[in-house]
Amino acid sequence: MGTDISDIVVSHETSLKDQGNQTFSIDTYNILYQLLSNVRQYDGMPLMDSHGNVTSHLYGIFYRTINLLENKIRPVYVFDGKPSPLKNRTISERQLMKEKAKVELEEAIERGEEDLRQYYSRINYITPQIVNDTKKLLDYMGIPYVDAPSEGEAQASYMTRKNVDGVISQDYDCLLFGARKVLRNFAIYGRRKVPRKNIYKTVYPEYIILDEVLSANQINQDQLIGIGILVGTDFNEGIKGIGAKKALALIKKEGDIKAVLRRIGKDIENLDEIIDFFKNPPVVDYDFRFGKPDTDAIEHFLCDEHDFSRERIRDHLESLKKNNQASTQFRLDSFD
DNA sequence: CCTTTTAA
DNA sequence: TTAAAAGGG
Repeated sequence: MGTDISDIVVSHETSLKDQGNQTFSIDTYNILYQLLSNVRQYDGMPLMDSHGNVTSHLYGIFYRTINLLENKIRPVYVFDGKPSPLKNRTISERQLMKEKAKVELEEAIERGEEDLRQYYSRINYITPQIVNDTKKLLDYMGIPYVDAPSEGEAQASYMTRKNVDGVISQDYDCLLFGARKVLRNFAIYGRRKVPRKNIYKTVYPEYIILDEVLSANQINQDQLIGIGILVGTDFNEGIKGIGAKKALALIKKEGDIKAVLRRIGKDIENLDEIIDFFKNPPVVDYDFRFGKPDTDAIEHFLCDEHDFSRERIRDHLESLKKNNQASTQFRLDSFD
């Protein structure tokens, strides 16, 4: 997923607290996939209410949002819109992976394997209902969100040029879309599963400043986009055998991606369109505002409709009320 | 993933 | 008091 340019990215360890008093746009689909694949029971099934609706995402969004607010971070959730046709290959590839995972799951069940989490976790669908539930919860919590015309990452990145301080996302693509600052690993509990294995390692929240990445590597934004494309993005496959470091060296030597491709005698389909998509993606201007949380509505939605524990939710509603106050205040301060 | 409970 | 395990919906 995304583009792997981690080897040339300069990142700084941080904490939620250190990033307080800022507003961040959130690549919501990125978070939703994370939640759907990780918030699971021991047998691998997601959390579900008594009607069989998946609730893992509601659980995650509720608690994570409150964590952010408690650390004085103001989140603005950004949802994906219509994917670009450039992404078709990636989308069908992911579909294929899920079909494969389904078959492997069936086989594991037949073998009588107990821990099915690694199989289930690869079969996640963000359904319209999941999106609508998430938006409903955010509305009740008084947290703003925006529907991107196309890529959520692009919209969230664009917002860092306007009225937010950074993007919360795991994907480096945000840097190609020009995000001034990217925040990764913004989970409170830095436990991350090593892919395919049942091992957890600790990861720490980190931030990346685009200008620093550019100056440290002595490149410009166009060259960074070129490096991303050489390595591979959601919109193209990338050149086999070229990782971030090799791409960086080539781009610096040849000047730009077209010269690099001429030199190595390779071609990238739709190159001009892809470059243009990173530089001028479809985005909208959006004035967000924080509202007062409707605690009754949250309680009804989570507890009555989706079987959350009333006691636990009530405990956290107090914190939400208190900490969203600060966000509401921020709006008054900055616009009046 | 995040919180709560339990074991150390 | 802290870390690991279990539970959550």
